[in-house]
Amino acid sequence: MKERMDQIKKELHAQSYKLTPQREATVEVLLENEEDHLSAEDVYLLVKEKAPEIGLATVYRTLELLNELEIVDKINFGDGVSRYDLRKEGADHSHHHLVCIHCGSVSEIEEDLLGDVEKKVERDWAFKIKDHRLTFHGVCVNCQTEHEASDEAPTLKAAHP
Amino acid sequence: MKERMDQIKKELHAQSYKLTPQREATVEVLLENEEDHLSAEDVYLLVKEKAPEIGLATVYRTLELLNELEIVDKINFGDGVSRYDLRKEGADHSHHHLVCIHCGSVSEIEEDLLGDVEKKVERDWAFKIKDHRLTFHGVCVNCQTEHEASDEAPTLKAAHP
DNA sequence: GTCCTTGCAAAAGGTTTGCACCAGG
DNA sequence: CCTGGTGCAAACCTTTTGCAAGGAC
Repeated sequence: MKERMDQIKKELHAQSYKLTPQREATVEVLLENEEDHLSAEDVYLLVKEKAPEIGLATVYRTLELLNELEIVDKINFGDGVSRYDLRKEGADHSHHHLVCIHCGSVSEIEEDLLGDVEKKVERDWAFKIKDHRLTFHGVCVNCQTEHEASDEAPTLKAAHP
Repeated sequence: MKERMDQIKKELHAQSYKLTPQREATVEVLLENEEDHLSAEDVYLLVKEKAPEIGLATVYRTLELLNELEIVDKINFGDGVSRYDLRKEGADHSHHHLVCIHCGSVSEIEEDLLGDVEKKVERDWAFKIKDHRLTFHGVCVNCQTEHEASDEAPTLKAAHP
């Protein structure tokens, strides 16, 4: 985790940005909640615990910066908020997601499943792919067994009714 | 196009919804701009030409209704607005998209490229897939040749700066 | 009459921006 | 100093909602 922070610090410096305390706290939160697909507001609340004086706007500005540097991916599951997902070390593309339509939980697929598909698209559609977004909507293991389950602890804050 | 409208009318009636003039005008607009990934505002402006008295709220309500009935897919390319994409006749899933990061154009892939991938996900992650969202971000044919091209006529209204 | 649907306006989020201020080279 | 970064509040935009009125059966 420490190494990751150093690496991010370098990437910032390489573009002549500073790793200010606010930015550091934000990155820490992202590192500590790597699996959680936090919204800007979520990040803000968590960062406030480390740096109570931080403003929401700074969090937005930091997340946007990290997104531009391709350190995080801004993703959208159609529930009205943007979520920010730290890229895996060295990954050159966004990973995939499984969104449960019952409990709202989101899990990740780190394995790249699109190698062949991307080759085909580049060949047949003459499109130069830089990145992708792949999300499956369906029913997670838990909700498949507990057929009526909707009282899970969802990773996603609130599935809109 | 006429048949499609009748089919949609039936689907509405099947759920005891009416095809009011406002709803019909909205569906017409979607049919006439099937390739265009319109936002609610876009749809509103176009519908106003046919039915000037319509309100924006009605357009939103109609689009939401059509989305629930799986007649349109609500999609999001990360530019801050939802776009509405008519499903192909009989399709049981959302089709794929190619978004050009230069000119903002969006084109569609109707062929389902995810058959094998979905099998693998259902098997290895025990996730019951109901639908998917797949979008590639990259450079379209036009922008690959005209290297500096950004003055294309974009299908997507405005790529946020 | 009853229920569905609509238009308008207001409200409700989420996100961005303007501006004064602060800190480090 | 000068610049980049920050906090606060206001502004902005998209989307949703409350409510009275209109229409079909």
